Amino acid sequence: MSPPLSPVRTRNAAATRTAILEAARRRFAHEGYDQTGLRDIASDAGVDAALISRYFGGKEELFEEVLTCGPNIAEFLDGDREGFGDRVATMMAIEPMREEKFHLFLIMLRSASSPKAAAAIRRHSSEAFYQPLEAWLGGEDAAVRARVLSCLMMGATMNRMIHEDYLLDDNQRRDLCDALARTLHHFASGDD
Amino acid sequence: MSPPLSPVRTRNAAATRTAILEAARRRFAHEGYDQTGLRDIASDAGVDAALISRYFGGKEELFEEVLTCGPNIAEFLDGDREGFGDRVATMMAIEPMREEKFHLFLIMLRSASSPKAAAAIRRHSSEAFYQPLEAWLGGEDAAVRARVLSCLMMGATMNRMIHEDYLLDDNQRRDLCDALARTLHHFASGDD
DNA sequence: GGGCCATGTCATCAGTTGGTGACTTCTAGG
DNA sequence: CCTAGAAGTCACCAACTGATGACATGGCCC
Repeated sequence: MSPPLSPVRTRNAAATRTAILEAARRRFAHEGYDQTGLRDIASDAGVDAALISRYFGGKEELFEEVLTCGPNIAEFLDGDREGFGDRVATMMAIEPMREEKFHLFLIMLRSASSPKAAAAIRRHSSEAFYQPLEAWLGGEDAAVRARVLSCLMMGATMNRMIHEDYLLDDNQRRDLCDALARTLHHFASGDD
Repeated sequence: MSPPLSPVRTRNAAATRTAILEAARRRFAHEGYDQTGLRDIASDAGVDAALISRYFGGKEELFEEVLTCGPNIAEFLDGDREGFGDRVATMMAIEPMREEKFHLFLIMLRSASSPKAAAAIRRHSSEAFYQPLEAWLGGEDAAVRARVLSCLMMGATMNRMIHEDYLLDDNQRRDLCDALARTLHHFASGDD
């Protein structure tokens, strides 16, 4: 009779693919590779679990695809270089965790221990993390500075994964943010 | 006839317990909570898998026991305070990963994403990591400095878990070690 | 030496996981 | 309208996991 109010999903391979991909990204980021079941992803995407194997081949290939087609370190690099330290430190220590921005970190940290996912993470961390970061940093010691920045950002995210609030009160979190900001700025700007 | 050359394990509850505990610590550190099976631990310990449930109650309780009775952050704190930065940076970036020293970090990093293990890790990270570290640091901003140090050490260990060599050549690793050492020293000594 | 309890062994369970192939249903093109 | 193939559904498998209870065996105390 009347056209459907909400667009019922018509058979659409492309839409189904991206629905699976987005559901998988969220699950992998929230729970890691091991803890995420194909059935969980399928249920989130409103799709039969068998379709995942059909569309992507298997769980490992799906994970690879999630890494490949997702956002990379660039999320943290846009904006002026001078403000990098403050911006990132605030995101890390003060603001509520912005999911989209942190998906890459969370997926890597939560899945790095799974042997099935480790190879993909290693490759992706090099291509979509260190290479763009080093290019953005510039200078001959860019590789080393990138490693220190990476330690700080990964460590901060890891700490936040374990203790959402770092076990600190508001004043201490501001101090932590300042300390992180200064250190990040130091290695981002590269003036020794 | 002749007495056994190697001491066959006689029935000995205490020895069996510690054998299980040590095998479990190694497995949890190497592969994380999820990837470690009770049968793997039992096989490493030369013990029937059913004994684990009998001795510890279950996998979660075993994990808890491994965290509780194991080494803590103190491994990194012994030695003079002035040399802390160099010592830890060298361990992190140069020396081959010393298993015993890193067990606590590895277990935490590799198991933090498992919901069954997360609660134990959260508790243990607070009691056996931050509290001793803050006490060792001293001063009113000890809590904040402890968080920065923790970010650096956890991030460095995480990076090393993903890329054993940080994707750096020897010179760059020395530079990375220097940068880490200076930063660690800065926050360990607390002079601003 | 005999009995008893701690210690160790075994078979097996129920639940979950990733994956597969046969089947149905929708839709586009003729 | 009708068919061919894409898209989606379903039942099911084999492997593995943590866990349990029945059973065997060793060593210690009386």
